[in-house]
Amino acid sequence: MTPEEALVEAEQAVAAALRKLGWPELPLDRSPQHGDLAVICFPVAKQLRKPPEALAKELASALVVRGLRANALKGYCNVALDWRPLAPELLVQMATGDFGRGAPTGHRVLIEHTSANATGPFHMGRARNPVIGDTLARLLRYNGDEVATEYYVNDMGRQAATLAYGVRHFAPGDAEKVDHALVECYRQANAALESDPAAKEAIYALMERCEQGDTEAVAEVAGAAEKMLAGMRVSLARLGAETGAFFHESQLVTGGAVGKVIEALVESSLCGDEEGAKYLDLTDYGIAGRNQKFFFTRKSGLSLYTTRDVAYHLSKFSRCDIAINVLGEDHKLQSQLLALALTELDANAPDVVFYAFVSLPGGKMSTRAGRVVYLDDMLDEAGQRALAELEQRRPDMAPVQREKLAAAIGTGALRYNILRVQAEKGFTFRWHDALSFEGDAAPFAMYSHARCCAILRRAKGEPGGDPPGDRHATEEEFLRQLSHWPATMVRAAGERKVHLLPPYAHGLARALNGFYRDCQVIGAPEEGFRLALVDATRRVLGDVLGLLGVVAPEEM
RNA sequence: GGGCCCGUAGCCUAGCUGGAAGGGCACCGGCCUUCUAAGCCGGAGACCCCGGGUUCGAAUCCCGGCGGGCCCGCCA
Repeated sequence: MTPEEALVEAEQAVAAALRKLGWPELPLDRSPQHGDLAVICFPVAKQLRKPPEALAKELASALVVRGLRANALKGYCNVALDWRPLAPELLVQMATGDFGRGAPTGHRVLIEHTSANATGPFHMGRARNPVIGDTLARLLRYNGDEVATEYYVNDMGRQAATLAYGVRHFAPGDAEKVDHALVECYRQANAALESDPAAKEAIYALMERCEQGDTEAVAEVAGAAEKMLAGMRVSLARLGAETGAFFHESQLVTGGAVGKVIEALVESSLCGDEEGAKYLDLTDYGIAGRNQKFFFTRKSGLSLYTTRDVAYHLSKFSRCDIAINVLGEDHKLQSQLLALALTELDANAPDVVFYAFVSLPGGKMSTRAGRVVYLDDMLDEAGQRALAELEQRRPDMAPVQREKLAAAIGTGALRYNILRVQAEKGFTFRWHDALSFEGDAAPFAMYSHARCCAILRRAKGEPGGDPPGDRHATEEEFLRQLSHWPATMVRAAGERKVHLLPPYAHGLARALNGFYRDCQVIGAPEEGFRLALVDATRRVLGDVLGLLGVVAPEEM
């Protein structure tokens, strides 16, 4: 019997007991504070003219008679499963390595994430995107979906043209990494754009040539973007969050896809015209005030960013069943309009995971004001602090191994800290919090994984064997935690809430550490059983860390 | 001005399809002669932004405020 089946059985027993008592049905809490199931006795108190506490007690007695472990507490009747008969099957399942992993769903999912404009190195504000996107991709893949990831490269439009102009006319900075060097070109071009009319004209001319599909202009702009992107990709690779494919905006224009979108949209009954500029009239779609006109061409007839985005999504849906975009909250309106336009073309609309911005204690991050924390610097700093820790704790470790581990710990800590906060909640970046290596942080889960490995490495016996008759209380809590993994994963994947993962890792690591304290494994009479428990934890913890994009080390 | 999101201990954060306020940092006290102390145990700390409403019951749902973020271009 599985824990789920045992729970269903317990629920049936509760229902039977209620019938026998002559009470109406009562609400249940399936993730209660105590035990595995709680019956909430408040609703019938008035009807039965008894305080909830007394009702809970009465019900508990009735359940105990039926052979369940039930306890009345403050108007709740808590029921705990007997994990003894459940443990062997659960451990066998977990030993297969597929515990929690979903069966293939047959869904082709395309996740677009990051897609940062190639204007400079990633800063911490932008870093939220690849981390969430990458973990979402790993999670859905684990869930059984067929997942591809894509980075939409913006090589059309003003910013891209500005960079190209900068690369052509200004000298890069002397930073070693190409994106950090090239951002200097972009800064100067931006300044020129504001102060020098000739520069402005050149940049806009370049942009327009691109939009017309001029291959030479496109090549120049795309080439500049590509150079910048090379540096940015190094950062993503370091983060362990590089996308599978890069889709260039320019190919939508040169390949004719945008033209087709414009033709189709013009046919819409909602299409309006303002001095030659075409728009969709969205008055009836509940869009607020001024945004009711969704322009898809300029009066010159050329496309706009949003038009190209429509074309991009049409392309996406020719390759997938479900498209998911990871976007900053500043794209909310834009995304809504895109969805409406796609609906107007009888196409699917993407699902979107929005995340709020990361700010600094002084306010927003601003490249121009020089108030930024670069991802690369953050990664360096995190790695260095981890290395300092390791040098102190593990002087015995080979330096090469130490450095590799330190980098993994630094990156892991960063990813974990980003992931543990709900996407839609903004947060303020603080070095101290971001580099925390204690408590609810990646190193704790990593360390717990390493502990499992250490025990398994040192043990002479094999995992397995019958569970002992008496189970330590912490062992039970441990089994309970372990058994919740599949449901946690399914919920996180279904609701696309990656922030549900870190608390699970933390809870499991805590359960392991409690067990570690109370239960000697090696040399104990129940060694085989306990080794199986430890091995199962090693696997599950390893899986969760894998989804978070955090290395699960064998020693630490 | 309008739209969307957020508001939980000194700080960060979970819980938000209503049911017992979780965790972490920082703070105080204890634990390295047994499998790694990035750990464990104990303590203290919360008008769940404010005001109403619905309900046996509201951090959670509804209405109205306040505070913060984001957005409102024939830019991207």
